[in-house]
Amino acid sequence: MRLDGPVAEVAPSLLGGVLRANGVAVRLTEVEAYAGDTDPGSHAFRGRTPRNDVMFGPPGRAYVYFSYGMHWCLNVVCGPEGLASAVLLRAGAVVDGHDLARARRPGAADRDLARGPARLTRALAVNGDHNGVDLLDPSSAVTLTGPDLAVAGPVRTGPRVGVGGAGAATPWRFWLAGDPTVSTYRPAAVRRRSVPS
DNA sequence: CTACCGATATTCT
DNA sequence: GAATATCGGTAGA
Repeated sequence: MRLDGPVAEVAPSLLGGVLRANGVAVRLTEVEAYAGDTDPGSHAFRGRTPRNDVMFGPPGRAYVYFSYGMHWCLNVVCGPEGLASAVLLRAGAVVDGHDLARARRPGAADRDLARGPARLTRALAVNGDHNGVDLLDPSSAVTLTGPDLAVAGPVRTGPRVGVGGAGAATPWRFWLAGDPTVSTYRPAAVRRRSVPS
């Protein structure tokens, strides 16, 4: 597996790969690419902060961040080191540890267990403690292994979820065509203003 | 199935 | 104060 190339090429190459953590494994079906230097949608675009620090480190590390005050999202840092690019792991199909995953996601249908970035981290029990771990080290708590077979299936691309502005024009969301575990598209939401006083 | 909305950390203005 | 790489519950078609 190669993570040091252009992020737009690395991202689709991860589809079909297997992510394993805490007794559950998923086959990746949906990812998004974020380039740190040129991409307004990237957390790293405006520079280094305590939150995005690991994005500036070596490739193969996990970048885990807390979103909307409630959810964890997991990224794979891509190289070369210093570019601060990453691939957001958006969805997958559970291939091992179904009972554990179901216990962590009460009431969810099997295909919904890891259908969405925050659902995926919940099914795998990934949180901020895993920020910065080396996904390529088999002894890590979270590991990522490349697709075993050459091709997992046809790949489709489209706009990224929740990214507005100039970044919306870049079709850097990649998923396996027809896979039922790909998350439903939610356009960048118009949200109601904060509580009126 | 779609549409709306609340919860709320981190960062930017 | 406002925006954001979201989700689950609820309401309605």
